[in-house]
Amino acid sequence: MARTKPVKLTKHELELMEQIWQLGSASVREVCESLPSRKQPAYTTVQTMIYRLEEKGAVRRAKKVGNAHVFEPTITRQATHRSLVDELLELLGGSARPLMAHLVDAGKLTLDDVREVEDRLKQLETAKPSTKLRGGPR
Amino acid sequence: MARTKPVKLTKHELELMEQIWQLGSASVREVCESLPSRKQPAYTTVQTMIYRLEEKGAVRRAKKVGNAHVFEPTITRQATHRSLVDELLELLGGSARPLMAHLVDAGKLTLDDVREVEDRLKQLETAKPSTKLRGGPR
DNA sequence: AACAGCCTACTAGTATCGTAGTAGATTCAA
DNA sequence: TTGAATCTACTACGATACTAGTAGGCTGTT
Repeated sequence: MARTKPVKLTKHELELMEQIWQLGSASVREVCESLPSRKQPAYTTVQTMIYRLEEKGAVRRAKKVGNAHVFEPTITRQATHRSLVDELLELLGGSARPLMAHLVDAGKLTLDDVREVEDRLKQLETAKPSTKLRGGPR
Repeated sequence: MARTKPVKLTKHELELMEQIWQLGSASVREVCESLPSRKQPAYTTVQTMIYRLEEKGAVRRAKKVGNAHVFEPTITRQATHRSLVDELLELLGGSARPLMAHLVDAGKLTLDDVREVEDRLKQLETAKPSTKLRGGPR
């Protein structure tokens, strides 16, 4: 499988990507305007960051409207979020348990959440006991 | 409550902290030598990073042995890991569900893990329904 | 056609990070 | 006491990130 090395994004870059994912595709101006006004940097700042996203291979120029470029994502939110999780997991020592514990302590996990996950896991394990083949310990 | 603003550490700094936590307290040399040999940078590199950890308020000089400073953590692994989790959660939109989903997809969560968490949650909710007071939504 | 406005491409300053070297102080063993 | 080893404190450099400014090209309206 063509496992493309995950693009490494910063917090701010991620925020821009979030907008672009939301919009499907967007010009610099559109991204600018979609940002919550508290964190709305100068137009050219956003421009620079989008250019960098382009260099990193996170977006590409899809077309032009007028003389403005319209950018579209070349990476999915899914994959990006997933590699964030993977990275954190690595930092925490590779095990999900402490992570879960933190979530619980932070009050971020409800019983409902957990039951949902449990159901999902049960499904996976019965339907497809080969779960280990995907993304198991590396 | 004296909620100290969480210290922001980089990946490498975190690795050093991990060693210092492990050792309880340590000199530059000790940290150096505790690092897995693959990622053992120059002594002065480690020194510089520890100085930076000091500036950031993550460690302090506890005592001297010979003419060498011995550093000790001023932040706990717990709190540090927790703020990492909080940060990720924020990046993912604040909800733990997608995070859990990723863990499941990555095969990082077993049914046992989940059941453990579930038990823990049940305990919390019955014993102390005021969970929301601690670390709820911000 | 001419101008205002928008957009691009480039440049740049400041901060942080990873990396490491050097000079000089300290210490310890012979 | 003196020399080697060790350690500190300082300096430095390249990369990346965040921020934004400027010059000049395109465009759409009058």
